Amino acid sequence: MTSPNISNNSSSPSNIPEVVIQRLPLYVRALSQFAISGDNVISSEQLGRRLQMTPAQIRKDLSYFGRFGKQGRGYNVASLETRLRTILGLDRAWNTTVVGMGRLGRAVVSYPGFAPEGFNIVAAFDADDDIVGQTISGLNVHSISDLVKIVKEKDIKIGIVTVPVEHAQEVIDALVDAGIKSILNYAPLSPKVPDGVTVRGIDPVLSLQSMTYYIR
Amino acid sequence: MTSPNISNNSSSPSNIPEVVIQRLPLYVRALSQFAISGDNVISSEQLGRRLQMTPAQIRKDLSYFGRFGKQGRGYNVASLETRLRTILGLDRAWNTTVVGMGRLGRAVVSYPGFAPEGFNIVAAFDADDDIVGQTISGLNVHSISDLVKIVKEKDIKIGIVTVPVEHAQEVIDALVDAGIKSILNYAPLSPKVPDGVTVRGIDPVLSLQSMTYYIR
DNA sequence: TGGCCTTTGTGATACAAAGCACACACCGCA
DNA sequence: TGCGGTGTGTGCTTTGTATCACAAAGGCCA
Repeated sequence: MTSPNISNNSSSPSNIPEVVIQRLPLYVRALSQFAISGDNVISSEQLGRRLQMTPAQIRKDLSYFGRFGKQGRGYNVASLETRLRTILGLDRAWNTTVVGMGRLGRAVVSYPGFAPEGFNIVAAFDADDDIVGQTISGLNVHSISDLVKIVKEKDIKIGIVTVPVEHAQEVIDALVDAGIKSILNYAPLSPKVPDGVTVRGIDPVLSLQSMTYYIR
Repeated sequence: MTSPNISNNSSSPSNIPEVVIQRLPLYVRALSQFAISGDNVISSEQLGRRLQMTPAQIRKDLSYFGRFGKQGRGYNVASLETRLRTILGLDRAWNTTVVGMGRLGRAVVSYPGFAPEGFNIVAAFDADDDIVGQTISGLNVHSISDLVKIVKEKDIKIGIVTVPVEHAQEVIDALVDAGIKSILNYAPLSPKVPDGVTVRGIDPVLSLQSMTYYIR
């Protein structure tokens, strides 16, 4: 494993290092910012300054996927962004579901940052009968027993887990059984998933707990 | 940099790899779970199974800090947890502040997961005069112009940034100027911070964007 | 007490990622 | 059309991290 909270059990579609894949979205984001500020061409050095990394690393990373730049000039901002989006599968929208409609789940479904990036939350689930049936942020909350049916119906490929830690593994198992391939896990555990399923953890407490080491 | 969204500009208090420090909170968490289930002694193999990592890595990590186990037996759960907490600086509470009282900031201050781990949010800030003066989750919202004063007054060492991306760098600069040493950044950028300040980013969209690569 | 079983702690090794440095490509201009 | 300046792409080196594998330590029981 490369880093805590991150695991990729994918039977890797290639031999490209996972760290590299994780940096690509950073490049995409920076490129779209540069595009907005009207830059047409950019060098690895400028990108590196923006992202706090070395130009060499950026060039190396990109070279895994092809030759996108022009010597003596740099990269075309718009076309590099497009190429990277295609590589990452961001040239399309993804249906997503949130399981666990407690405080955290509500915050997630009402977070306005997912949809503009093509991650559409199209279903919500909860185990609690008092919550099932409610409409939250325009989503009808379903019972977890309907998970498989609705995931298939709506062609959902990404699951976001916001249930209490004691139910997280079983919910993740259910998502995997339903055919979900990518899971964003907010629960504080390192879940077991089969090969071919990718999990990323979001865990602010872990981040805080490792930073305190450096305060002195 | 080891992984996106993570940077440590600390003039390292030692030569212990950053990845190792990031795994220690995982061990602490697992140990406290084992303690709750009544286990007194645990082997690196059991810990590894729980955390989805190899026993050798756990032993290596721990060996950076001392000899905590007994051959043929394993580790004493309670005492290893205590030792690791001390190493990480988790044997005390930390005053923390949240800057940016929009939707996300409100979710953060009302999240019940920080206090039990010793991270007490003792102040909230916002730039908007309509929000300054309000009380949110029991916190009086201050103007950002009072940042330095209140950070000193309340001995705050950790800052959580939940402002819109276009103000994030300036807010982070202000936190650094105020003496903050650790920053948890929810804004989608890679901020610049001086040596001695640690930043961790929380960015669910980045996580999603790198997972889509593996869906096929 | 001695012998067997278990599991640690750690050098040595293998693997992975980052950075260097330069040949080569391309641009612009005279 | 040739030359100077710039910045890519990449083989090679360095640095960093994970894993292996085994000697030594401790527990337990006959």
